Amino acid sequence: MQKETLCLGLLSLGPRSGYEIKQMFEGPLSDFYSLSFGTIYPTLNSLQADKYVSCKQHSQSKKPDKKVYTITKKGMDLMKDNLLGDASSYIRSGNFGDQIKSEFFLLLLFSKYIPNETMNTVLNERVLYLRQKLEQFKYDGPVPGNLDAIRNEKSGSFIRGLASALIETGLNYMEKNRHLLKKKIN
Amino acid sequence: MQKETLCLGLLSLGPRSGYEIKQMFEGPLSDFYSLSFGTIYPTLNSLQADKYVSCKQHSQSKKPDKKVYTITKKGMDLMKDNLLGDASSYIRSGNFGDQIKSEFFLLLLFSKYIPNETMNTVLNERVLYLRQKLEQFKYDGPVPGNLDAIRNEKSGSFIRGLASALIETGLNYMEKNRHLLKKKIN
DNA sequence: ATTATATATATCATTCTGATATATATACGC
DNA sequence: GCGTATATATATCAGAATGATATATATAAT
Repeated sequence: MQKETLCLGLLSLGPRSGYEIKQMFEGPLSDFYSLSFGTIYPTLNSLQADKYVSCKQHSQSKKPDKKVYTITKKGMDLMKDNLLGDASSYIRSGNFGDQIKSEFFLLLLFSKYIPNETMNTVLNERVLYLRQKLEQFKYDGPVPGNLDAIRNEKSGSFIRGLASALIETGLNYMEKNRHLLKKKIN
Repeated sequence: MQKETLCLGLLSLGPRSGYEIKQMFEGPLSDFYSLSFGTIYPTLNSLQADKYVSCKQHSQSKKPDKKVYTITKKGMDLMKDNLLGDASSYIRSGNFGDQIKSEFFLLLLFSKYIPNETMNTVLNERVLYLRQKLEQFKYDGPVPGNLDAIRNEKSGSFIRGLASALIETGLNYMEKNRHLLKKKIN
């Protein structure tokens, strides 16, 4: 999916600044996709130049102006076209190649070169990390404004349920099978 | 984890060419990490220049020479040092931020802009794709030489079990909850 | 008083990917 | 037999994306 489609999609949930879009990528969305400032700001500028979004500058005393972008009709049309094209291309190719770079799995793969004690602590930390993630996905209380938009999407509950189920499975598996990684001491 | 550590780690499982390392990244390893030719070949050259690996050229009539790299003692030491450093840094920071870019989840998030029929086909394709992945992870028969090394790692069975469990959970969740994504027709 | 964190945009060197170039062998359909 | 596709094998590079840094200020914490 192009960065343009993604930014338009997030703006379709409500007007936002580049900074706020970055905040969305740092919330729960970070577990599925992320873009950096260096991609977000130029993308918004080019979308604005092509009239896919409009921009209103909110001057804030002594801080840089906050540029709030709103998706236009033209932008909504492009977004929907692109989403349909992306969906069709996945259907055609059958290739859902999600791009994953997990250093944790690499540590597991090479765990025989890492002392038992160190690996044990790594696994403990990973369990804590996943428990925290799980809490975040299950948490149902109020969230900051930027994250609320994703939360309120109908698809959001499907996605959060899926993420929770996956994390729970991972935690259970790790607790039950972590002894398999232990090396005998020579 | 640095690309050098990763390449050394793979070479620690047995001597290999750059092409064969790429093949490993296209097998089951692709679900956890991947590197492109543009990264692998320069990395191998620099590792060789610094004597972390040695290289034997196998001339093949009319094909480019196959350059088979073997990790040296110096390379093994560097790899172990780096792995320990990586593990320690994860322990210190508690940050296991796996980098994920999943276009499938983006399609889910924006599914309200995609026709029910299209989305239905996307989900069907995803189910087929995951069933295939599951089969690959559960398959216990013979595999090509390059992939055998990872397969035979003791940590391999832990990782394959975890991957299988996660995919099964995903499949079950999708079958049971996909109706939640359906939009009412106006 | 100082340090750290948050808001807010912008830019850029470095890194990485995805595509292409080069060269050949083999398998497949027609 | 002939074109096409795929596999082996390395190398390079344009274009894309990241991660860091610059700029400027307010606020909270130590």
